[in-house]
Amino acid sequence: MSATPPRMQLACSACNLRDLCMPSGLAAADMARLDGLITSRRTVKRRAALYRRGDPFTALYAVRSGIFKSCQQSEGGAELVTGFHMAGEILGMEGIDQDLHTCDAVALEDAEVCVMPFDAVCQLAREIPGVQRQLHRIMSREIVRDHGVMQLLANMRAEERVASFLLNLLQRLQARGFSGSELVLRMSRQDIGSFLGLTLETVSRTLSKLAADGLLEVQHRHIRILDSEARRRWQRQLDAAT
Amino acid sequence: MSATPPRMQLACSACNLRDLCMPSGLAAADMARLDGLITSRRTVKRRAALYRRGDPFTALYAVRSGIFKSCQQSEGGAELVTGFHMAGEILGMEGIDQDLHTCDAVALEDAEVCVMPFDAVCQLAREIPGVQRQLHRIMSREIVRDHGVMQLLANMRAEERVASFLLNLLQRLQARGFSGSELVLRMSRQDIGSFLGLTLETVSRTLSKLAADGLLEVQHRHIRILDSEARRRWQRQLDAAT
DNA sequence: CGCGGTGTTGAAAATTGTCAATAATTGTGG
DNA sequence: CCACAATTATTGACAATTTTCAACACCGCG
Repeated sequence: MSATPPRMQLACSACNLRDLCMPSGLAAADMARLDGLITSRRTVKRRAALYRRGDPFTALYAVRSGIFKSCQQSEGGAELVTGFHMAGEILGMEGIDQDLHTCDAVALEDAEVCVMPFDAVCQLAREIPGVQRQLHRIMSREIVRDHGVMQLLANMRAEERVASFLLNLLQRLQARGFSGSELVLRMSRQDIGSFLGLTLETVSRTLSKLAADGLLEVQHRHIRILDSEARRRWQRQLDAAT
Repeated sequence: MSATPPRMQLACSACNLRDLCMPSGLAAADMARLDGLITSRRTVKRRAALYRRGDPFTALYAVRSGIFKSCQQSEGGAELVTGFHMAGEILGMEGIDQDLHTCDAVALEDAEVCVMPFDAVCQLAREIPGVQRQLHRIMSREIVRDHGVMQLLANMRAEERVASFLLNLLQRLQARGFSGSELVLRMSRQDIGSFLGLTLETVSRTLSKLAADGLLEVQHRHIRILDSEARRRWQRQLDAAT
């Protein structure tokens, strides 16, 4: 028998991700009322899907650990990765419109999510303006993020895309307490290429070139940024593009 | 003195766009309660902005007439068009997250919008589940639309992009009672190119090629689809991509 | 220790962008 | 209503970037 009852472990107010996740920005009293929202967690094994295109939409999911990719199939069997999602980020909002998920969410490593039944989310949003506001913010932020990806796909060359991608990952990892200059990619070159609108060969070549230029150290999936000057230059580029 | 008081003219329940716009899917009683939401309309002259990046976010806007583009500036002064918006579509959702608009909304022809003060929208959403649901749907649909654009930018070649773009416009025009095979482009080649991640020259060349292949008739900004077989083929492509 | 998946690299081909010249159209003011 | 200026669009030649196809290397794991 554990010291805390199982339900306590699901409380948002006690979660170390609370400032990055659903309850971010909520007053203490509102946050307490969120604690009833999450009634279950779900573990997802590497390469398994949290949901697939066509699955009925019933809940939003908050990533608790692990990384996911969202991807759509296109006609030729080619897959488009529309995003990568790490701890504290919310998945599943594309499903609200049609009550069906329109893409797959696949774990890139063993992962766990908090299940937020959407009916309960809506109920809370009606009762607690702070929750309503936060839900709107999360959806709006997803729209803004997508616009950033469009900017990347429409206007940047391969090298800029890869650099922006790496800096974006580093920034998000740093917000989660990891290094801001070093990371282990959890996704394949294929996945990166699909997300960036490039072939896997171009991604590989671009990483090699950045390494040859002395800006990165690349060892398989372990990346380290070496030149902080270049980093700042890229960062400006990324900021301007967002 | 007009037969109907001015306020009546702003009623969603009496609007011919109601099935495409905010009230779509609402029960009659709920729709009646929406009628108090819109307290003003705003006209926007061609080339003028409904809002600009950095403007405080206060309202969502429903396009009543005319066409808008949304666009972001990037570092080099280059502009990225993130979407085109026609009657019944909702603008401004990117502003919710930060309480600031993150892009410009510019009228491509003289236009009019219904102003939906966001506080009032939120209030209604708390009181009327149908309105809440519709608001969520509209935001979700924007996310799904953005994923479709990412698909286009990441995986399609110039000819496919242009064809998808034209078919998408035709589909939306048809839903509004216009021809499904003929249209007048309200945006420049530059705007189309920016949206599709192509140069204006490539857009122009691609239209010329499609015309030379006998699939389109292109006269300046007037386009007509000739080959319905090709149309169906493209349509499948577009559907698969979305 | 070999095998499958993953990543790297090269060379040639395809696509798109760039630069430049010209044409057509639209808007404006006389 | 016409003519001119400004904007917008078309087209060509060439260059740059990225993809494609192919060969090979590396890693982790049974």
